[in-house]
Amino acid sequence: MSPGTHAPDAEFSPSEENYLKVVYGLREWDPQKVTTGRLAAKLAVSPASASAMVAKLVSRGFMVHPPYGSVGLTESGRSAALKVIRRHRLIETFLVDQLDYTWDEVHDEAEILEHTVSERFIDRIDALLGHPEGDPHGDPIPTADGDSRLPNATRLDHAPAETAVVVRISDADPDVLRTCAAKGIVPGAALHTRGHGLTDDDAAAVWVRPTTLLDEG
Amino acid sequence: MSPGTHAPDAEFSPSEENYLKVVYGLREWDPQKVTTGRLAAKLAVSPASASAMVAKLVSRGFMVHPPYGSVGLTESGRSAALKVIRRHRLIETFLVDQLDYTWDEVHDEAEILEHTVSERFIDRIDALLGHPEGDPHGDPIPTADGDSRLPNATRLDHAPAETAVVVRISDADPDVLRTCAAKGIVPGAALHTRGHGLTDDDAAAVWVRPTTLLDEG
DNA sequence: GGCAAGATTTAGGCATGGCTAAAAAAACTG
DNA sequence: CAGTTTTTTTAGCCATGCCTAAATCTTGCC
Repeated sequence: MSPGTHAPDAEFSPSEENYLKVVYGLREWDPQKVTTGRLAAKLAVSPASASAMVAKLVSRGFMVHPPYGSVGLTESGRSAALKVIRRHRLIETFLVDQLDYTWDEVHDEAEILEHTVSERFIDRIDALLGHPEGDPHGDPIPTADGDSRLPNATRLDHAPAETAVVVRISDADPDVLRTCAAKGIVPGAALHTRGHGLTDDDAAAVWVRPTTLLDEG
Repeated sequence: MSPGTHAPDAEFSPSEENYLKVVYGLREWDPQKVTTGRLAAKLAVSPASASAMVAKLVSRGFMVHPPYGSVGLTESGRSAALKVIRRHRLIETFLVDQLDYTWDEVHDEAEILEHTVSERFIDRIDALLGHPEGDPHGDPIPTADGDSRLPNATRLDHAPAETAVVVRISDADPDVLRTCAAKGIVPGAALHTRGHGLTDDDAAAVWVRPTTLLDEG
């Protein structure tokens, strides 16, 4: 972005924040090795660009990257990523709760605002919403002090049979969001791991976690 | 800014929007010629940078710049500037009304968000606030279709004696904002043009408009 | 009219964050 | 273990938006 467009108290450029967020996300959602190539694909940049940015964040102490190994986050990198994710999820919750966005509309807006709002803004939103624990997609909102509140999510098509689970859907693809919604599969819904009526493709985009982890709080 | 940080539906970069906004603002607040040098001072950039950006916006049909004359806006430039100002003032109003910002805290945040929120966001905020006509600084909020709702503001120290006026204070300087607030001079307050108890310096930063123009609506 | 002051442009750079194409290095695989 | 494939880096380049320093041009005043 143009310098001066992101939050005044920002420690990272929007680009840097996206790399941190995506590394965190890939390690959460996906057991495969996080290569710079996969980062590049996820961020829609060239491998060379991803490689350069990872090198920069490694040199500043936020990432680790063993030669030909998986890109990872240091403690400070993880904490920075969680801050971005917290902003993203609070903003999404705010858009749905206060501004009547539908939950498939929030992603693009949050993707931008997560880099441009101040700490104060986020704190006020958090208070206004009553310190919510989850966002409209069923994802937990990290706390201000860096607790991830992370559940053990698994893909619906990989979950053990006949388990009671709670739905969580990646917010990246509005089409999947709508297909699922049409079948009553919405974030937070209870579900059994068989007989949900989704195609294999769609089921692969739906993630679930055991009901016991977050849903009695 | 980094590309990709501003609103997805944006026609202008944040920088470009700031130039448009400042040209509009200088022509509104200040009778002097708008030179690239004064633009540069206002935007805290070098004259060379301002000159280059003005040339770019002239070439794209949003500004006019007669040689050694005053920089001005074309119809489309004016309309673009009003959109930015509308976003700025709605965001400020939102921050004060909904997020409990004090009116001297809103400027920096609005200065960034005005370039990063979508049309949808602004429309929803506008509705949430009940389509307000003025912002917390006493400035009118342009309508979505480009009506400026502009009052005839004058500097307090230049206003005719003993006139009933309504206060309007530039949001650029928090110190002035606080000095004035301490004396009961806040945006929208009624005031007479004598006996207000401000120093000449502070009075020069306070602008007023006749009570009849906007305040019975 | 001449000249200083102000306004503007030119020239040459810098940083960020992208790009392509090609080289190099490591890791699988038969 | 040798070859193929994948991963990563290098080299050279582009655009934006900013910088300084040095012209150059116009205006306005005496």
